[in-house]
Amino acid sequence: MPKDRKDTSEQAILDAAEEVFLTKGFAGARTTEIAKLAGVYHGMLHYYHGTKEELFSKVFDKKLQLLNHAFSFALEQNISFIEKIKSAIEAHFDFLLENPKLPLFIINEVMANPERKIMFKKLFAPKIGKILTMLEKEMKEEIEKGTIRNISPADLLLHIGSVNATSILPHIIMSENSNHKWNKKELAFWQQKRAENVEFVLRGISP
Amino acid sequence: MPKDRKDTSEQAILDAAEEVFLTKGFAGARTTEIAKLAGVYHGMLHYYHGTKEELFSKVFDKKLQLLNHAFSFALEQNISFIEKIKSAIEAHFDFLLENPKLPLFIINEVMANPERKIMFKKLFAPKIGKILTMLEKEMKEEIEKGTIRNISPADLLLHIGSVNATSILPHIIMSENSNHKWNKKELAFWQQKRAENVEFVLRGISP
DNA sequence: CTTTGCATTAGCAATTTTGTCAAACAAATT
DNA sequence: AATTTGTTTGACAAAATTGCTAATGCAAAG
Repeated sequence: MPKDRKDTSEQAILDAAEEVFLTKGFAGARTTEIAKLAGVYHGMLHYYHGTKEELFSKVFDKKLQLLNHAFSFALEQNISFIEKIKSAIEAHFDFLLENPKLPLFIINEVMANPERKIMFKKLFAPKIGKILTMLEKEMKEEIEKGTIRNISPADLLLHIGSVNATSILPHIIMSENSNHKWNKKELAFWQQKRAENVEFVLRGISP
Repeated sequence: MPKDRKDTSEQAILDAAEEVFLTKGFAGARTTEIAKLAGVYHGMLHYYHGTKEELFSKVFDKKLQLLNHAFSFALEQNISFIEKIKSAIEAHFDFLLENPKLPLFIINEVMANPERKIMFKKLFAPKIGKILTMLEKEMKEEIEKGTIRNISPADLLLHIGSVNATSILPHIIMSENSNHKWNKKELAFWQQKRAENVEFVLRGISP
């Protein structure tokens, strides 16, 4: 069995599909472009991965899993609430920096396709529910103690997500080359942004 | 000249195009769907508006103008800085509630098309530049006075935009019917959200 | 060294989507 | 009423995109 040949083609197509789908979305992606990027004849694409829809699903499911795991916050350490929030913000920020295209990709594709919307709900509704009830309890105590102001867990979570996601957005939108690794100077810039976001959110929930 | 016939068809197509392009984007939109929604034979679409690309441009340009005008903040009233920020947040929030699909639409289409990216930059870079230098001066004073903490105008603006845009996002993503007017209960909900956002941002920049 | 099984090639078929056009039509003007 | 002007119809052409397949190649197993 010529195993390595298959591996390289099948995987190359998957990698190319990920690249193209994440930047252009399902509707904007062309299977020919994916094949070309993978360096294979476009027949191979269907041979290994069936229809465009099926290929897309493989990419989408993978990204949904990634997002799902990323949601397993480091909120279970034995540190103060404020410290927990801080580390959650930082972890989330770092995740976004590693996966800058993910949020828009998921949002767009979920909005575009009712089935995926259902899928998305099923996967995240319970997860978010759990996090919220967990936070609910803990935040009630903190509010009584006076360490934070009166704010709902949902609002807090949304604020964190929004501030982090949007601070990276301008650079995704405006950058020419889609996949480049940050150099030292840029990393320092992002460190600063991250610190600012922590600062902003913590003050935002201060009593 | 049979003016009313033309007016209704030409405009109906434009309206339908707006609806479809804003929900599905350029790549996901179908000219046949637009024509159908407008209630005309699809030949009419090309007769009045040329190619799909040209029709799209009409919609896109209109929305860009809308966004541009919305950027003319109410930051020139003779009130305290904090009050200005508050009213800016509220105005921005209200604008988003009126045009919930606009941000994602612009972001996606600007990212997808290099020419539109250039167009976008040209239109907004100077505008934002002006706002920033204006804020720069004013905020410096406020920071010295001790009414707000040390934060850059760019960060503040981004925070406002992010918190507002993202608080509406979940409802856009999850809603089934795309264009519905808010009922009384929902309006109260949004009022609350808006107040929370004001609270969050103002505390976030507090000294 | 032949067979077997999968991978690859290259072209073609099917479908979808966009764009065009000539003919029919309707209203206003002369 | 005839002409003019612009609109609508309905079909069709062209292009783009996806999906299929028969022939070919290649490497491992028997």
